[in-house]
Amino acid sequence: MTIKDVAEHSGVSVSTVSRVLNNHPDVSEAVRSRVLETVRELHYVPNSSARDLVRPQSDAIGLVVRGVGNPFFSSVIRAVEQAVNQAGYTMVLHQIPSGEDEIRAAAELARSKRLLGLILLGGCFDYTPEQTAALEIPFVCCSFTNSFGSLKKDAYSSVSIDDQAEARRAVEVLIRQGHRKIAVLLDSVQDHSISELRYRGYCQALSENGIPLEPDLVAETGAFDMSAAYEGTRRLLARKKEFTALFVIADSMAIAAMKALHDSGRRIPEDCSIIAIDGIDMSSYTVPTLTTLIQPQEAMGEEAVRILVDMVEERAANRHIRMDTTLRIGGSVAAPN
Amino acid sequence: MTIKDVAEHSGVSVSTVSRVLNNHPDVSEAVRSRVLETVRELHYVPNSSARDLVRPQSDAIGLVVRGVGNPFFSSVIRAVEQAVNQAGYTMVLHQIPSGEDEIRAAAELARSKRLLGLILLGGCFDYTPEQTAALEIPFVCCSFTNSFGSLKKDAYSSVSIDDQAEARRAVEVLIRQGHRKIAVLLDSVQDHSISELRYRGYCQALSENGIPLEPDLVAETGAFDMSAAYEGTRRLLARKKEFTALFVIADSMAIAAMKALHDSGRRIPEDCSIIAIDGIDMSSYTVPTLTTLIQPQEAMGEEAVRILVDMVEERAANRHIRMDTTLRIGGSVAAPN
DNA sequence: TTGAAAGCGCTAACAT
DNA sequence: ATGTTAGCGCTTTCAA
Repeated sequence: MTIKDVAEHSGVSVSTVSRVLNNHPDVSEAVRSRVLETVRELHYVPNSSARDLVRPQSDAIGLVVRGVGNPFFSSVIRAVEQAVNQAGYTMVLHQIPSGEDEIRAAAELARSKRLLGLILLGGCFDYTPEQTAALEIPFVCCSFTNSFGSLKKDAYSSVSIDDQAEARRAVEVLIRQGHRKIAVLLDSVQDHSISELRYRGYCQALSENGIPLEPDLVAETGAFDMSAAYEGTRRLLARKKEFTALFVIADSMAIAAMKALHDSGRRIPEDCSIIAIDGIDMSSYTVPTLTTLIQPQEAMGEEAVRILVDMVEERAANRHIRMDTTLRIGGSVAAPN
Repeated sequence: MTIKDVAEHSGVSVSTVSRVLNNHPDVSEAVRSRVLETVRELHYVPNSSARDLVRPQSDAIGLVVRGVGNPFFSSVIRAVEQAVNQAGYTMVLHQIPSGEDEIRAAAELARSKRLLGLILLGGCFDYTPEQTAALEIPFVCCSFTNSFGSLKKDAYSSVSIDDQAEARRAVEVLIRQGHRKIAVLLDSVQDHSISELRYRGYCQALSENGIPLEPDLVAETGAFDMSAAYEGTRRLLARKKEFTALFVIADSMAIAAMKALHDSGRRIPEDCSIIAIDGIDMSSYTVPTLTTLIQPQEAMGEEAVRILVDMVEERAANRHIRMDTTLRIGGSVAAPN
């Protein structure tokens, strides 16, 4: 079932069918409706590969997302889609299968769909110029930046929070409440990623406040999912090392940690305060409400699009934006007993 | 940057480059490495549109998902991806932009990528043969079935729970605990979708147990997101109509409802029991743990793949599978005071 | 207003 | 072992 079949069935040439399908003006009404009728009859659907192949340019912007079920991304994706449409472009969403090279996938997508630009959501923090060379279009890293890589600053754009500074701020909220025995729950202290950056902020806050870093209060989960966070918290508790507050590097992990604390008989915040970073939807609905530093997810998506469109339309050069988080005071933090 | 450029730069023909790129055996080592070197140098990335266009068949199975941020889908997607790989195929994930026709999108994808089969996740409940005619490959509806449509049973496959029966079962759990004043929180009583089916189950349970349906206890949110559920619950409470238990049609909505109940001073389960359907990850981490009927998300994904592969390999005809849920007793249900 | 034909980038016969 | 070439399905000049 190709455009040729449609052409034959309606007794016109393929170019005429193509014109109808693409709403070109100079086709007679009679022919137009005849073709459309045939299309319906034959259930013809154009092959977008063929289309993409031949079209010199598209109006599409790619959004490449790593990590299917990450609740933090949901709102960013929504915002990006809306902003892209608003700007008069089309968004192509591409999910990276677990364990695939996102730059590679992005480059393929870019070439296939003839993308104008790319937004990367949840990529690695350590790209090299070598890797990104395949990307011949402007791209912006959203919600992360290339902290561990060797990319030159003018080679890309980014919109992110300052993970280390925000983590430090979160821990300082606890310290200001009077906490000195503060545990941390994270993926890994050296994952070359968000976890490592936020861990640095934790360390910095402690040291700036004269609190010694206590290895027994550092709980590594080895993963970002909730069950790992739950188990990690259990193990932390099993160490019997006293702490009055817990800083968790992500909301979703914090929710699991709250449950683990509850299940082991600790009340939040009376026995243990808890603070996190992200501001996912779900964190408003915990009991008590999670105290967290909210990343401006909508604004980040919009800003990423703005930067990219500026580059695409050559209205401005690349930029790196640091967004601020907003502290939402929930019920999960109080002064220590 | 095309295969032709690579060919010229390495002094061979395009077919040789193609052979190298596709790991064909009969290429000399010398040529192979020379080509690979050039590929690296030029940062060549193949154009997958051109590839898809020319390949007579692929080994790909499509997973078309409607609704980016639905936490229920996350685990299904993971399971499908794994099962597809296990079966020796490749999964192509495609997210439907909000408000687009999924059948149309699926058909385009199928033709472009030459898919062998399709899995639809979270589609409509009312397809017509007319619509699905464009799909010329086998497809299976996962987590829903065509309850309101006019598709013939032998035209497709499905894997889903019996939404009405399971909803009835959930409400019966409450009734058996002694509840008679049972409210329901849902999207809409007639959305021709999951909400309507589960509402029917609620009505059935009431009527079978001689409990009159009380319109004041039916709370429609008009949406599936948590903030709508929260507000819906507030409005329900504002009616001042007494109830001792609440059935919510989805876990995510139930979590928001729990918060709304808590915020208005009701204890769960002492003042109000709550039960839902789905079994998303997050529902294990609420306090108290949500009592819910867990859909076997992994098994559903696996089964969908099994059915599809059977059809693709012509080992079996289409099938419709009804899965059972598992009641997880959390702390959110108790006898009424 | 319509048709013929070139060509997008690639793979796979078919030659050599 | 390598090169030549014919398409895959579509859009778009260019002619008529």
